[in-house]
Amino acid sequence: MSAKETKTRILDAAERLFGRRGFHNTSLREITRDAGVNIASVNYHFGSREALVKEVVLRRMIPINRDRMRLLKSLRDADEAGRPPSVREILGAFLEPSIRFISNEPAANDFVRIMGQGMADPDESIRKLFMEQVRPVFNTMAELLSMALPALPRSIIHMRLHCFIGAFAHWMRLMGSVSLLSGNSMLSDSPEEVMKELLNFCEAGMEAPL
Amino acid sequence: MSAKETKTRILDAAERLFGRRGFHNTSLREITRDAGVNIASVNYHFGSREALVKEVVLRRMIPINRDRMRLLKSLRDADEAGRPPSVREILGAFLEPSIRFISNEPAANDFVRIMGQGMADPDESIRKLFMEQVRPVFNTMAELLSMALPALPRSIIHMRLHCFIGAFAHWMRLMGSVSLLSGNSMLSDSPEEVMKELLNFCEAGMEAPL
DNA sequence: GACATTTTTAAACGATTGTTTAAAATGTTT
DNA sequence: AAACATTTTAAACAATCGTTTAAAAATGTC
Repeated sequence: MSAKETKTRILDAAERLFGRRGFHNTSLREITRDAGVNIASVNYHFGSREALVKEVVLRRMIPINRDRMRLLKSLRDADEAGRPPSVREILGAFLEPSIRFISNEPAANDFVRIMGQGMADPDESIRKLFMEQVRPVFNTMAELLSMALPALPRSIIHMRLHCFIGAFAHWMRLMGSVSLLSGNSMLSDSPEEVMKELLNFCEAGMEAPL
Repeated sequence: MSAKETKTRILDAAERLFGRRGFHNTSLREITRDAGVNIASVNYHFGSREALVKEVVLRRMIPINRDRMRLLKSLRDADEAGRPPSVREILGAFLEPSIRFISNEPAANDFVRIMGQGMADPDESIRKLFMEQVRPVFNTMAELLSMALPALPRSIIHMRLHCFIGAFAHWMRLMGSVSLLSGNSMLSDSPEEVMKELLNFCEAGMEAPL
């Protein structure tokens, strides 16, 4: 078995278990058993458990956030060319790469839950890992939203962006798992439908009067 | 030291540590050291660690949810008397008891973070603990919102309520801690201001066109 | 003040955690 | 084919976990 294949199998098993049981409830022994590799492989290939967590997260987050930044930058370019971005376009630039990931990647459900948990994790090192990835996206969105909604002070924009992030993270947690609140499965709705509804809600919320 | 005082000291220390380090990153040894009691006291007074977790949560959640239900029932009574509730009143009935708790209770910050984490916890037993408490509130809110927004199908109401819950939980997590995204402390805003802004956002989101 | 009950205490329990070790196996290069 | 480098393996490491025990201390009751 090649070194790359071993690493991938560990990453896949870790992603699956982290998504279902959480970061703190998953041991290296479970991961390596699931991956069919020796337990020492983790420290050999990744250095430590913490480094494995980091790589599980970054493997998905980096491409997703790169796509988000690309979309946001194209909105900024369009603005400089005289077409100011709409609130819906700005929020959509955040959502769309996640939805595309969910539709394309077979193991998306597991990482989607990881995404939903990451920013809510009580462990600061984990929260930081996610926040540092999202920060540039967050700031660019705030900047564009300020242009789309010049009447709103920056502090309000920030607060409302947090509402958006919170709603998004909550949906990420719900997707693929049965909702305990309503009893209905949320899986019945396609990612695109969920995104549309999330956009309807948050677009109106963003544009709410003061 | 009386039995009741020992239990309270354990509960207080557990609440403080659970809120700051999370449920899974806090050991009974940390809790009992912080509380100044022997480690065996936990199993003596509570039976198990899990039972302690449950009591930490329920001690606060039960009175808060009772207040929520009271407010919601009074809205329903007003409706039957011919004064249909507004979206803002319904959402406010959920938020107000939390805000009142934050303003009155000195150790509120810790439990507020617990509240924000609870429904996002990867451990199903913990998530269930929170969900079972919130479920009747959630259902009553959905029912009232259906009356306030007769044009919206029930499924959309559910989805938008989840947006609201997500935004709320995210704010609970943020309050009292420095935001890693914007760098600004969110503590500068009073709970009342935060609630007003959360209401502005979610009221508009709830009433958004289809 | 003596007895009975409740509570606290220190110590040990077995289980599990992430990590390390040194040898065996595999792969690569000369 | 021999020498070297990489990877895998089983076993052991020390540390920590929640829980239990049995005796000591504290408290309450008659």
